[in-house]
Amino acid sequence: MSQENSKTVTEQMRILRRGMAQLISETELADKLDRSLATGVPLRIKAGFDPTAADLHLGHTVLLQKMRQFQELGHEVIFLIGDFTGRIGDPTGKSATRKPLTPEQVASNAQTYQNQVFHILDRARTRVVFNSTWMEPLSAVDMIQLAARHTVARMLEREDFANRYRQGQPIAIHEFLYPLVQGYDSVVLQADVELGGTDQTFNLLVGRELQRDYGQSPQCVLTMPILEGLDGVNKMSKSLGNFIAIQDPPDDMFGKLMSLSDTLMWRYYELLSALDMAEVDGLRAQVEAGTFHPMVAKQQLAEELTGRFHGPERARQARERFTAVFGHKQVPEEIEAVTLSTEGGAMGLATALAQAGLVASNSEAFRMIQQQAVSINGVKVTDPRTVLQAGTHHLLRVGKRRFVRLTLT
RNA sequence: GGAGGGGUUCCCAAGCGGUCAAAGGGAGCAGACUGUAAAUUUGCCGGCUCAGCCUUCGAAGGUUCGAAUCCUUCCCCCUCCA
Repeated sequence: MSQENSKTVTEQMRILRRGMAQLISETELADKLDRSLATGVPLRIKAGFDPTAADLHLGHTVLLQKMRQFQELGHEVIFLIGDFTGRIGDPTGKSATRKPLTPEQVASNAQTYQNQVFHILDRARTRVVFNSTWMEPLSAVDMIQLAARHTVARMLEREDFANRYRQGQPIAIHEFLYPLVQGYDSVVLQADVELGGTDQTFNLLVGRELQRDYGQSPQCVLTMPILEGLDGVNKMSKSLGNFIAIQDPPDDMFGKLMSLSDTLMWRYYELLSALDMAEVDGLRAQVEAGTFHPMVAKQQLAEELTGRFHGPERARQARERFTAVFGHKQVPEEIEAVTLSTEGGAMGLATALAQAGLVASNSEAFRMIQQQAVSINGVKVTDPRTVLQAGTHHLLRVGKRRFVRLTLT
């Protein structure tokens, strides 16, 4: 192989199997790796991204991490931006037809994507492609010929199609084209392996069948589990609010990672950490034996992942600030400053809390005060009717983590 | 086209003329305990000028001293039949 550290097939398989949900099939992949090792030709690893959302969160990086592992083993990673498919709208996991994006949205999201993924992927070893490149030139006749290679019955094997069909929900014809186009991408790219989330299994398998139809050896399909969000139960998603965004500031990212449960921490280690699995297992054994504090293990994870997106220095600082604030009960260094103008020279505390954005409403402010959750300059407030005078400064705190420096004018 | 069952505060789900801002569970938030973990426990969980007031129970009308609860029309969802 072209890379310096040619690992054995067994060793490669060990690394690639880490954290995965399913591999179709083990023997095929071993054969491909074997051949690659013998010929020195790296495998082509394909992973497609639908540019429907611009902001990535850690859930998305599970796949990127796997791609990175392939890269480190010397294989060629193809980062496919589904700008053409994005205009179709993937029905996966949706109970209703998804709205197609405009070309402008797709282009802008694709750009934002690229800015984020190279925190993980090695830019020099990544080939970025857009499937519109080969899909746009296809004629209507070509498209029909592609469609002729699959049957409705096989399409309906897909779980969400089957469900929707059974429940009488509409399935637009173009939605059938999505898996076909995704599969055709594999044909064009001559992919050896395609990666995806478990929700992509069907689409990935269509690629195998199409490749066979076109006389290619079918790609291996490796699926990764869907990462649980901060709550430890639901999948990480923006709409559930249980996510850690790649673009979260270091302190936020570190703090959110520290709020993971101890159980979930090992999941994150497995799916996201760059540490070798043997090291992770060692760490875990120490924690379970009681010789290593789980909090420290979590801090290491938080620092590693924060560092991945913000650099080691800023991650280290985030860890220090975290320890200062929550370990030593200090007030954070950087607190948002808010200036509010009073009407008539004074403002009720509840109103001030609401307007400063510390609580959602005046009513909530009242509740918080009654529950001893509010402090001014470090002193707990007990009177809900406390009034603040204009021309004064206060350090307001609600709960453990919400701070604001308030100036009244 | 026919028959039946539903739409309640973020989600699930009670209520079926006054005691309903509306039971219970979940989620969430806060206090205690902690490691911003888990578990436990306590409280909150529509809004406001907050011991009082205002607006909510698919929508609009109506009956009544009084409606989430009764009537009318409309909209939407589900099941079965054609």
